[in-house]
Amino acid sequence: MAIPGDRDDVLRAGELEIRLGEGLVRAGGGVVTLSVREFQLLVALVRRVGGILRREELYRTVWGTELRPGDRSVDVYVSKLRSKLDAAMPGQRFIHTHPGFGYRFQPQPSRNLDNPAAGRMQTASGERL
Amino acid sequence: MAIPGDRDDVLRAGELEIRLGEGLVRAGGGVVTLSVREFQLLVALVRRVGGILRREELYRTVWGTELRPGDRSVDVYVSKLRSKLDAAMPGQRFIHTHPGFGYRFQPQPSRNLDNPAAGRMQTASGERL
DNA sequence: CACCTTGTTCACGAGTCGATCACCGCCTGA
DNA sequence: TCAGGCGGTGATCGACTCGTGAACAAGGTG
Repeated sequence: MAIPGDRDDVLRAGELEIRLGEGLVRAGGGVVTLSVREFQLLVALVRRVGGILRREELYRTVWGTELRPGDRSVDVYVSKLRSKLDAAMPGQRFIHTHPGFGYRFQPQPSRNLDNPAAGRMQTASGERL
Repeated sequence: MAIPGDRDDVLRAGELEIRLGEGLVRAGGGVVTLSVREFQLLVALVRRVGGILRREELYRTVWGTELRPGDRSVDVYVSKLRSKLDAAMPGQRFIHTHPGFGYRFQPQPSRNLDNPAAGRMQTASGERL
């Protein structure tokens, strides 16, 4: 039973809803406006929730060519994505860096964000799998 | 969800009321006078409230033929529509542009302008206030 | 025919995107 | 503690996308 409008191609991850056909991302009631590249990158990441993707792989998937040494495009777009996702859902962390390996997408169950006593939210150096 | 007395050929979105049979649009007490194309375009957009429609899709729906490369008709009519809607309801934003993807119709919920701490409201990244 | 409305196309300016560079901070190992 | 590798991100710039006023054509009306 197909819902009118063949847009069953919807990815969900945490409170994120990604409509592949439309290029639309909703997050907790709001709409996140992404550029084409940002959207493609997000999709590539979400399709492997929980898994680590190497930059070469991401680049090949999104850009369609081989990543050349020294090309920081992936990093830059990950940064942009993070920025927009954080604007939409402050405090939530979606994209995790694995130094030397790549990136991993994983929505976190909302943690205690407002805990002034434990003020050190520096880096997630404590965050290991 | 047809309320008795309501013909289901009436679309509503926010404070807009679109009577399909009559080609009539009411907004906030007044009547918005649209040309045929403008009306069809509005209907096409409203029928997918919250979703992004690509230009090709809009053109196919409204014009009935395939959009040719370089044809800016959709943009022009979106502009005209915006202009008339804004004249009818100043400040309200209905049609949102998603660069690289298309247009999205969504009436703004209400005007809680300055409430940055409101967590996850409509204030996602791209959504202007 | 003169006039008005509508739809189409053109053209220009403004704004956005994408690729790249540059600089900075963190981490690690010696 | 210092140096080097790695990653985050602001800045820049060319190319492209959009917004929109205006010109033009077609059709309707008196």
